[in-house]
Amino acid sequence: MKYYLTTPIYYVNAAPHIGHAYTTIVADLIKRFKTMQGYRAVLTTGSDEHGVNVERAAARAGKAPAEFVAVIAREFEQQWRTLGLGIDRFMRTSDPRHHRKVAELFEACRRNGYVYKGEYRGQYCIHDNLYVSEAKPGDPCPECGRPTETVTEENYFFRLSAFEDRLLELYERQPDFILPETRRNEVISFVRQGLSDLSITRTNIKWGIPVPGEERHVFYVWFDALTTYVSAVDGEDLWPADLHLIGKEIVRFHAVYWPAFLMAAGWPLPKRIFAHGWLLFQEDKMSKSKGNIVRATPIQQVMGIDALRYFLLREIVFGQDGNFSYDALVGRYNADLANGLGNLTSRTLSMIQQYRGGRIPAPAGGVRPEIAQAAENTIRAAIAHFENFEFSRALEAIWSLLSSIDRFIVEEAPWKLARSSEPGAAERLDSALYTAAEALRVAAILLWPVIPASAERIWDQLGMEGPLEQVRLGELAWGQLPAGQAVKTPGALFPRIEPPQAIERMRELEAQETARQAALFAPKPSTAAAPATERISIEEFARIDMRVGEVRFAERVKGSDKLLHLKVDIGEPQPRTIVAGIAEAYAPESLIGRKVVIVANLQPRKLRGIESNGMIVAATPEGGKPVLVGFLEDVPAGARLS
RNA sequence: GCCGGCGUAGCUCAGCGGUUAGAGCGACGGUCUCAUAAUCCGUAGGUCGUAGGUUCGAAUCCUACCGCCGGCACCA
Repeated sequence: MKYYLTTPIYYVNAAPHIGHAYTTIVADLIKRFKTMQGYRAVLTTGSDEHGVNVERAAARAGKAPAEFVAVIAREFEQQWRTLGLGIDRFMRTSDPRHHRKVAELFEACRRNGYVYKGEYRGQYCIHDNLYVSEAKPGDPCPECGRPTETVTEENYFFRLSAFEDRLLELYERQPDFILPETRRNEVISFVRQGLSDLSITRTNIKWGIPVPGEERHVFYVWFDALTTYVSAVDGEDLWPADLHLIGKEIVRFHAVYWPAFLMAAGWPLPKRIFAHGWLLFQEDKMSKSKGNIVRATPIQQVMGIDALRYFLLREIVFGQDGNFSYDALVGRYNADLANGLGNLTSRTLSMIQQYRGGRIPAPAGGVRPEIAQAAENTIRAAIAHFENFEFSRALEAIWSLLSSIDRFIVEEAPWKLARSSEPGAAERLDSALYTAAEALRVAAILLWPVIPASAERIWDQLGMEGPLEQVRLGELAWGQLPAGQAVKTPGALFPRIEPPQAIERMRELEAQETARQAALFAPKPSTAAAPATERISIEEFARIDMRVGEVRFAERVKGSDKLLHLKVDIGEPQPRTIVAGIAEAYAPESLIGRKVVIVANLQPRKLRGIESNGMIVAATPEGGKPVLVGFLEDVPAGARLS
C-alpha cells in the first residue's frame, strides 16, 4: 500500500523560514507515521519558480530568472536536508518533465472542452498571483493590500464555472476532503457564491511554461504549480495523492481550482487536503516586511531539531494558528523533554546499570496491571490521534504515560528495594525496572514520527536491535521488551538549557542567517523596495492634477470596513466628496482639519452609492496600512503639486 | 454588511445539559535521592466575555450585546 503526500510547492521569492519548516516537518512526521503503519510513504515537495513576482525579484537581484531561481531552489533543498526531513521528490517547476506534464493537463482539459480562448481584462495582484474579480483599476489586492495592476490580454480560459455542482457534490460525498471543517465550510460557501471562469495563460510575462502551439502564452502560475504534485511522481503509480498538506492561505487553489482542473482533464483527484494554521510570532503573522521572521536552523543548532519538532507539534493545535516564542520553546524543552522524557530515560537506565549490571531484568514480580493497561490505552490513543492529525493530543497522551511511570518509580522506590533484604524485594525491583524500560520502548516507538533522532537514541540505549522505522504500529503491544539484553548509558538525551543564554545564542544565529539569506536576493544598492515601473514622460505626469486639500468632513461609509466618506477643501467653491479606503488606518475625527494630497482630475466613481471625485494619496508599506501624505511646512489648500 | 468560529485559573487549552469547573506549564511550600539542581506530594480559589431567557438543573441550549479571529463582499 502506498501513501503519497505533498507539501506545498514553495514559491521562491522568499528564502525558507520556520513557516515552511513547520509544514514540511509535519509532512515528514506523517510520512514516518504512515511508514510505521506499513505503508510505502512517499513525500513530495518542490519549488514554484515562475511568475511575474519571481521575474521581478530576479531583475532586482540583477540575475536572469533561471539563475536566480536555481539559487533559491537549492536553498530550499538544502534546508530540508539540514533539518533531516525525508523528502523523496523535490520537483522544480522549471524542470522539463514538469513542463511536459503541465502541457498534458492543459491538452486534456482542452480536449474535453473546458478551455476556450477569450480576452481577459482586469486587475491582477502580482504578489499573490491573484486575479481580483470585479476590481477596478488601481484597487488594492484583497489579500495583501498592495495595488493591483490592470491587465488586458488574450488568454485561454478555464471553464471553472462548469464545476460548481461537481465540486459541491465532491465536498458533500467526501466530507473529509478538506480538513479541518472550518476550512471546508469556507470553501463550500465560496463555491456556492458562484465561480467564474479562470484565465489560465498569460501573454504579458515570459517567465513561465509556454503553452504548446501558442508560444506567446505562458501558463498561469497556479495551473503550473499545482501540477507539480503529479509531475513529481510521473510514471510511478503514486498519483492520486493521499494527502495535500497546505497552509490555510492556499485552500482555494487546492480545494477548488485543483480538483476542477483534474476533473476537467479526467485525472484522479487527491483524497484529502489538510490546511493548517499560521505560525504567529508575537501574535502577528510572520512577514519579511515586519522583520519578525524566525528560521529553523538557528533553533536546530542550539537546541536540536527534535526540540523544534516537539515544540511545534505539542504546543500548537494542528490546524489552528499558533504562537511561536523562544520562551515557550525553551520552556517546553526543559519541562517535557529534559525533565520528562530525558530524565526518565536517564534514571531508568542508570538504575538498571547500577542494580542489575546493565541488563534488563525479567519482570519476576509481574507487571502492575494498571500500568500495562495504561500503556495499551496510550498506544491506541496515540495512534488514533496521529491518524486524525491531532498531534498535540497524541503527545499529551504519551506524556501522560511517561508521567505515570515517574510516579510509579517513586512509589516503588527501586533504590530502597535494592538495599532491602526482605523477601520479594529483588523480584519487585526486577519488575519495576522492567516496567520503566518497557514504557520507554513503547514511547520511543510512538515518538519516532515526532522526534526521530531522540527516539532512535532511546531505542539504541535500551539495546534494541533493528531500525526503529521497521517497527509496525499494528503489532505494538505492552510487554514485548526482551529481558536480558544489555543497555547503554551515554550522556543526557536532552541536556537542560539555560533560557537567557540559549535564547540569546539563537537570536545571534538568527541574525546571521537573515543576513546570509538576504545576500541571496542581493538587491542592487540603488533599487528601491518597490519594483520599478515603466518610465513616463513629464507630459504624462503633468496630466495628473495633484492638489493639497484640507479635510472638512469625515465619516465611515456604512456597510464597509475600509471606506471613509470625506469632504476635502481644495480651494474650490465646494469641498470635494472623496471616498477613500483608509478607514482601517485613520479614525474619521482624527482627519478633520488635516492637510492631505489628492488627485483631483480622476474620473468620478461611485463607491457604496457615494460618488467619489478624486483619490487621496497615501503610501502603503508591504503588508501594512495606508499612510497619508503630509507636509512638514504648512501649505494652503488648493496648491498644486508638481 | 453577509457567513462562520472563538471569548473558561498568570499562560496554553480541555470540558459542550447534571454531583464541590479540570489538565499541563509557571508560582509557592514540602519530600525522596535512582536521575539532567531532575522526580514525587501538596497549595494556588477562575462572576466559565456581559445581560437576559429555556430548564428541576447551564460554562454546556436559545436571544441580544461587547471583544477578538477567519471567509466573502468591499477597499478612486
